[in-house]
Parts: sequence; C-alpha cells; structure tokens
Amino acid sequence: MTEQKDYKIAAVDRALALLEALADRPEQGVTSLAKSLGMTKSLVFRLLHTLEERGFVSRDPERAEYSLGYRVGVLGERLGKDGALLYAARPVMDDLRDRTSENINLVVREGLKSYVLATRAGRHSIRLFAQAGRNGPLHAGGGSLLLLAFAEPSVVDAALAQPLEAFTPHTVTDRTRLRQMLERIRANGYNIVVNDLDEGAFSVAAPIRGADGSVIASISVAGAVVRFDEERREAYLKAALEAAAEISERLSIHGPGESGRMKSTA
Amino acid sequence: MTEQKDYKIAAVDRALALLEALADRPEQGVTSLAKSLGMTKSLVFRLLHTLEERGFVSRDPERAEYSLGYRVGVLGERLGKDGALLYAARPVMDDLRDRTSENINLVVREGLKSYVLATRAGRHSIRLFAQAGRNGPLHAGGGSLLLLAFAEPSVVDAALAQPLEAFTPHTVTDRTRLRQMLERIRANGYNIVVNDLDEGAFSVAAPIRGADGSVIASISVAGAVVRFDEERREAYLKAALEAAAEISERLSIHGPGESGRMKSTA
DNA sequence: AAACGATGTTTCACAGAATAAAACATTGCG
DNA sequence: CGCAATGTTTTATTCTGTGAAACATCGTTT
Repeated sequence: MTEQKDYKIAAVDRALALLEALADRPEQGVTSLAKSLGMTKSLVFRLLHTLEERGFVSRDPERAEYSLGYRVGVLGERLGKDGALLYAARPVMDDLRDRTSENINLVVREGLKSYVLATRAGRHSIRLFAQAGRNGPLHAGGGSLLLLAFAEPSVVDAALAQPLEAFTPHTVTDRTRLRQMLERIRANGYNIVVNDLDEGAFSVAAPIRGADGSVIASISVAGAVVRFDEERREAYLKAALEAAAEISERLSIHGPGESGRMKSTA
Repeated sequence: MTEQKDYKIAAVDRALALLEALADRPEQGVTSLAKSLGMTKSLVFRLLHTLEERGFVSRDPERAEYSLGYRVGVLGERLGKDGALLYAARPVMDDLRDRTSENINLVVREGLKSYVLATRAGRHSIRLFAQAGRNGPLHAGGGSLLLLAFAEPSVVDAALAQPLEAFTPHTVTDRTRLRQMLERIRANGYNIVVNDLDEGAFSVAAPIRGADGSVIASISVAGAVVRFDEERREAYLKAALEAAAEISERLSIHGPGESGRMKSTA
C-alpha cells in the first residue's frame, strides 16, 4: 500500500458517493442514505441540498425522497454512449498495451459494420487494418466477429445476407461455417482468429458488456502471427478477458470495486 | 433578496460547477478552467483529482486536458432520457398548475402514439383523457398535435396513413385539414385546441426542446371550456410558453440561468 | 542553443467551512 | 392519543478546504 499523494477533497468525494448511491437505488430518504453510507443525517441533508440546487438530485416534494436529477441526464447525454465507453476503456487499454506490447483495439458495431473507437500501438511496428474512426466488416477480424456473435439474430441474418468479401485466402466466407464460428464464440466467451482480415496477423478479442449486461464492444490484442506462440496465446487471452471485465465493471451501475486501481507506471 | 437558509456546501458546489464547465466545453486544462470559473489553479487541480478518482472526469494523459468522465455517462443512462425530462419538468409543472389552477400535462411521442409522462391536477374537478402512463393518439389533443407538428416528415406521413379516430364530433380527421393545422402549429410555435379529444375541454400546448434544439415533449394547460374566455386564453398561452422555455433551458447544456428560481410557496 | 513564458504540480499555513451531535418539527402508525 | 421514525435546524469544534507562492516541465521564441 504505497500511500500515494492524496489530493482528494472529502466533501466532494462524499457528494459523488451520494450520487452513486442514488444511481444504485433511487427514491431514497435522508436516513436511509446516511445509514448506508456511514454519514450523519445532517451531512447527507446538506449534500443533497447542494446537489439539488444544481439539479443533480431531484426531490419528490411529497415524500421527501431523492433521486438523480435531470442535470445528470443532460451531462450524460452530452458525453454520449461512445464517450462513456471510450473514457472507461482508455486507462485499461494503456495497461493492456503495456502488458502485451501488442496493438490494442476497441471496436463497436455500427449497423452492419464494425467501427474502431480507439487503438493503442504496440512496440512492434506492424500495419494492421484497425485504425481509429475506421469502419470495417463484421464477418472478419477478431473483435468484429465477436460483436456479430453477440448481436441479435436479426442483425446476424442481415449481415450474412450481404456479399462476404474475402480479405485474405483465410477469410471465412462460407455462411454455414461462419454460423458455427459464431456459435463457438458465444460458447467460449472470447474469439481468437488468425490471418482472416490482415495477412500475417492474429487477434484475441473479449466482450465488453454495458450496464444492462449486453455486449456493447470488444477489446482485442492484435499483432504479428510470427510472435504468436502457445504461451502468448494464453497470456493474451487472459489479459484481454481481464481488461474486458474491468471495463465492463466500470460501466456497470455499481462501478469499479476497490481492486481496480490501475496506474500505468510505465 | 430574501436570504433563504443556505445549506450549500461550497466545495461540492464548486465541483459541480467544474462538471458543468467541462460539459459546456470539453478538453480544457487546469489554467483555462481556473480562469473561467474564478478559482485558483490549485483548487481546480484538487477538484479534478477528486472527480477523476471516481471517473466523473477523464484526463487525457498526454495533453493533460480534462473532459467529462465515463461515470457521468453511466449515471445519465441510468436516469434515462424521460427521467431527465420528468425531473426537470416537475417543479415547473407545479408552478404552472399553481398559476393557472388548471390541469397540466407533460406529453412525449412514442412511435405513432403520444405518451403522458406526468400530470398535475387543477383545482376544478374535471375528468380528462390525460393520465400519467397513458398512450393516446397523435392526431387529437393539444399536446399530441403539437408533437406531431414538430416530428419528422416520415412520422407525419406514417401517422396520417393510419385510420384517424374521431373522439368527438369536433375531432379533425380530414388529412388535408390536419396538415394545414400542423403547418399553423409550426408557424405559431404553440397549439390551442377545443373539444377535439375530450368533449367540453380546451388545451393550450407549448413545445419543449432538448439540448439539441429539437422538440422532445409538450407541456399543456387543459380544462373545461366553460371557463375558457379570451383573457384566460392569453394568460394560459403565456404561462405555457414560459414553462416550456424554462424546462427547455434546464435541458440545455448551459443549464438554467440565475433567473429561474422557482419556489412554489402555495 | 538559451531563455522565456505558460502550464501543470506540489507545498504549506491559516481561516473558515465542513462536520457530528443533539435538539426540534413533522409525519405516520399503532 | 401517543409513540416511533424521519426530515430539518442549530451550534460548537475541529479539521479541511483554500489561496499564495514555489517548483517542475514543456513548448516556443529569439
């Protein structure tokens, strides 16, 4: 436990804890909140007043019960869904890159295409398909296939109804085999592909889940196949799954536990 | 200036002001924020640290610039879009009810139906169609028609392609006349109807706009036609427009100005 | 290349603000 | 009708938030 400098200002931290508690369970009263947070009633009362004045908390005047206020919604909308994902993923991606020294990709689905939200460049120089802001196919690439595997059936049907381009000789374009692959990905909870989108490249992808538990993005470790031995395969898979779990936890209502203290001390 | 009890706790209020500033303009540095908010650099630095630890603020590690963090998105999503609107509207609806003594309705569009988000009962007892949680038509009722008027053309076409029920002898079901009415509503920026959904009732509706400026809801004053003279017509229209503007302002990025201090001292 | 200027980070001492405890008010329930 | 639980207000004390200023780091200019 290295006591790193603590600039935290207690009053603000407590106010934020209050907001989290109200997000976790709305319609709470002063006493209930005070008890569950280990604060005194008067403190909670003052905090709520402050938050309410700015619309971050809303009081039902009849029942004197509090919930999150409209300003939280306005600011959240401003950030956008991708924004939340992106910022939650950022430090985790940095960490994953440092651990693996490979390229890291954060990919979401956009209709029948994949979309690269962010990347981290590994230490080894290799040109891959993935590039932030770029649209790609859904039927090839580690992250893309994983997204397709966890998409609604109607999306899968629509995606497979399109012409399926072969990006390399190894790209799977046979629809029956593709459906089998998707089934396997769902069963495994991850996806590993080799040479299917970029010649000479591998990709190890894990699913990121939103607050409601549905898969909303994939994070993947990608690099040159020549460095991809059995040992790395295991290590990268473990790292990718952990990273995905960490991001998913951040995006859940309960938020990250006390364990996830990532400081990339490169 | 009646100095009402000030329970506001300064540190928290400043932190919230910081969040608002970052929502208004992301990617700001410490100095810029300190200057625009009239705080010292060290204070802003500490506030940002506290906010960052909880994910309410996100720092670009390279450029040392801050934006809203992912937690804001998670909490905002939890509230939902209707939640933000509902909580922003609540005190305004109370105020509008107190001013007019009539029924107040907050209505949104849900596909090709209207949906009553919330109501306030006036002092005079009158049974109206509107009831919280209820779906209604789009082609009749003050608020519903206004929502239709400001909907995308494809929605209007789809709504008018349906069979149009006549709820009273005064309900307009002629499609050409309806389109003329919608045109008028758009031009006026409000809508007043009589007897078209509830026999013997009037409705004065004004548009509520979201952060992006599009019309997302309507607020309306409704009551018995027998009390609806010219003087009240003017007064209700003014009150409804003001209420709609107030709610819209709350939902905008900049938030409510210092003017809007509503305390319903009934 | 050296010096400057701007920015982010850290330190520190003090004022005043946040806090806990307890009294008070209000509401609902038995 | 009284009891119990909750929200609100007050107050005294302490500790924390705060501003000023020093320091570090970076990019730019001369």
